[in-house]
Amino acid sequence: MAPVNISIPSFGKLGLMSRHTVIEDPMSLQSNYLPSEFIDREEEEAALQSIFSEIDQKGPRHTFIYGPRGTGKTHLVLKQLNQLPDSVATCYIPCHRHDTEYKALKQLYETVTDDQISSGHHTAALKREIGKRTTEIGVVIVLDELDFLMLNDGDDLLYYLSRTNEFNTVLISANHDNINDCIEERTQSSLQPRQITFDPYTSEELYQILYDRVQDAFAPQSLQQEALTYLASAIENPALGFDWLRAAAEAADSVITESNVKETRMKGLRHYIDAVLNGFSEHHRLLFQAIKELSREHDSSIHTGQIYDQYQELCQAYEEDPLSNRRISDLLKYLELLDLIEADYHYGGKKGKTREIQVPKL
DNA sequence: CCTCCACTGGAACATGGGGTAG
DNA sequence: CTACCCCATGTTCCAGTGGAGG
Repeated sequence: MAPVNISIPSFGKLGLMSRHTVIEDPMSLQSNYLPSEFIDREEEEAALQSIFSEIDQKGPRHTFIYGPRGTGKTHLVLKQLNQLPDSVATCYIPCHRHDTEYKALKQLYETVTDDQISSGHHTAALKREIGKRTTEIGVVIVLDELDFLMLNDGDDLLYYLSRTNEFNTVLISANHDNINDCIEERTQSSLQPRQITFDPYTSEELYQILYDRVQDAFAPQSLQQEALTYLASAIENPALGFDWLRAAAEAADSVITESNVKETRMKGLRHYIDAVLNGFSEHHRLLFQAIKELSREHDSSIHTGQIYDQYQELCQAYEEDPLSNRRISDLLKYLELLDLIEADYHYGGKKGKTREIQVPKL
């Protein structure tokens, strides 16, 4: 990628060596940190604002947001949720952790009733209880990472939510640019969402995003401009950039240099992947490790069978009982939705029916 | 044209967590 | 306590896939 030329203030010359560490305020480098200003998202923000301003007026609103991972979808929606009046109840559901109708309904139930429940209830009973509490109150339900829900019984939930009048929904996906690809016709006809698309950031925008966070997080003059320029051109997802910056800061003496950044790529990546896989099972992690090891050994792409063999070896090493290959096939789908791997599906050919899998550069 | 590769992905089932009702 | 229901996670079984090589 060509070097980036941006006319924003640089960090100037290296500051005097100081004794304190580079990181002053680590909070603003957390990926869940909500900045007050967003870079180049004016249109999307205005579109969301206009939809949210109509809530409670003329029936329910449904919105579908598509954009690759790391384009600010979740952050912008959360910001808008915070600005809604208190009369509107909100429920944010990250579907990669709540990937069935029951789990999502449980979250919704706990939000509207302020009551914890365990498993074992009928979904119909939950819906009845939820319905009782939400008459005439507007509720905004955000289903983030919708694709994980759609792997299971998400359609039933969407159908239910679109059929009653109390629910406004915001559906967020990083993998389907058209929601009709993954919902049934009955749901299509009652949902009819408005769509907002988030485009990937350019390197210039990524630079600006990182720059803003660095201002809050790091001591003054503790980062060379070339280091940040390099970083911004090497990533697509700001979240990876934050983890990478943290790794670089830990490796630096008092000023982060370009070589600090280059040397800490693997460490930053590891932090990022750990965060993405946090909350998933040990088997998800072992499976991903198996794929990483194979992709290091083989230049060409790798296939499901090889991966399963490698996974079984890892299980033996860690004294875990391996899951069946049928199950692993499903877990692979999860890793794919998380954009940790890329898969090409082959339904025939010399190699038979399989998936060709690669680890993207990230 | 036929066969075969090496899985995919749907469906039924098992087990273990929990629930309510009588 | 018993009977019977639900959901989560995972296994077992198996039909189906479509291009390359014979």
